Amino acid sequence: MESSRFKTRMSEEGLKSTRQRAEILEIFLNSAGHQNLGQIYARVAKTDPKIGYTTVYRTLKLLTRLGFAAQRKFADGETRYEPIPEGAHHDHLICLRCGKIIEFEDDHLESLQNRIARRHGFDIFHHRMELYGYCRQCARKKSSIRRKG
Amino acid sequence: MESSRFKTRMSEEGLKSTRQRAEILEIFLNSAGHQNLGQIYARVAKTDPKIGYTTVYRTLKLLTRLGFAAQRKFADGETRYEPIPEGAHHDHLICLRCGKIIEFEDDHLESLQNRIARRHGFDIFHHRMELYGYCRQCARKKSSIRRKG
DNA sequence: TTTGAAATTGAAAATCAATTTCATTTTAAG
DNA sequence: CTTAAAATGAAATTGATTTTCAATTTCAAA
Ligand SMILES: [Mn+2]
Ligand SMILES: [Mn+2]
Ligand SMILES: [Zn+2]
Ligand SMILES: [Zn+2]
Repeated sequence: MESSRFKTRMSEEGLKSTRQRAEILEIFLNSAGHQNLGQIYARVAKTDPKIGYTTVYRTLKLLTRLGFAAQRKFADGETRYEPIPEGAHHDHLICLRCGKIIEFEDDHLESLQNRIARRHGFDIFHHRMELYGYCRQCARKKSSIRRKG
Repeated sequence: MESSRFKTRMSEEGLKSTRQRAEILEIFLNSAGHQNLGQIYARVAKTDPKIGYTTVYRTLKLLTRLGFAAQRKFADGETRYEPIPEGAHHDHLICLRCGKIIEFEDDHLESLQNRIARRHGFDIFHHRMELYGYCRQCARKKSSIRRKG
């Protein structure tokens, strides 16, 4: 379970396990990804209204540092968080009309990135790759609007 | 010249040409890319201390809207601007140690992005692709440090 | 268990870049 | 020219993020 891995990592770092951290992790892992702090806090507050916004903020920051969460800042400027399964990685397709966020992994893309980096003498640690456009549904609506008007 | 293209675009949009806008564009185009507002303002103020920070802010926003500039927000969170030659596009390699920013273009990457998008039914308008790691010089330093200690 | 140093919490305050306000000045069409 | 609309610049506001600090909780050691 993630919660025990979290406890282990915390004690490794000399951090303490608290009811608040456990609840926040629990709620975070059982929610959809790509939520902003306000949305995460709202869920937490619904379960335990005593937990402060600041604690949610600090816990998400901690989860990010320990690799349980990823902070994302897409082009709309909002800061979102999503749970990250151990060692996993993915990139994003983002719909500019309805806001839908699709995740993808592509080995060719990863190796092409490494090739590009090597060509420039870079040693790559991580990357960010986001594709912005219209999702299938929105592209369909858009073109039907064009046909009519 | 870019400045006449700028005037044309401004009048097309019902905007007025001003000394301030002309000076800011001139300075912006003749500086290195990837500068933040403070840096751009500092240069502008050196030439004409009467021009306000707000005007530089608004002009960069305008240049971005009209396609003369691109606003970039890399992972360090700073907002930077760079001049964009008409219709051009490039992506970035960013050194996590010295901050160096290298630009690259790669047709395979562009077409692979389109293939990935199509696979998910997306119609892509633009994208963001940043590779983070150590540049040649910094990677070299890092490994020599490792050898010694 | 008890103890107590260190860590955590949460409300409030501070920070700080981005944006807006508004009185004044400038532009450019007629 | 005249004049309405746009632009300017200093100051104020906004809003998300981060820090502060007094009170509370955790947990290792006694
Ligand atoms: Mn994701
Ligand atoms: Mn660039
Ligand atoms: Zn959509
Ligand atoms: Zn470097």
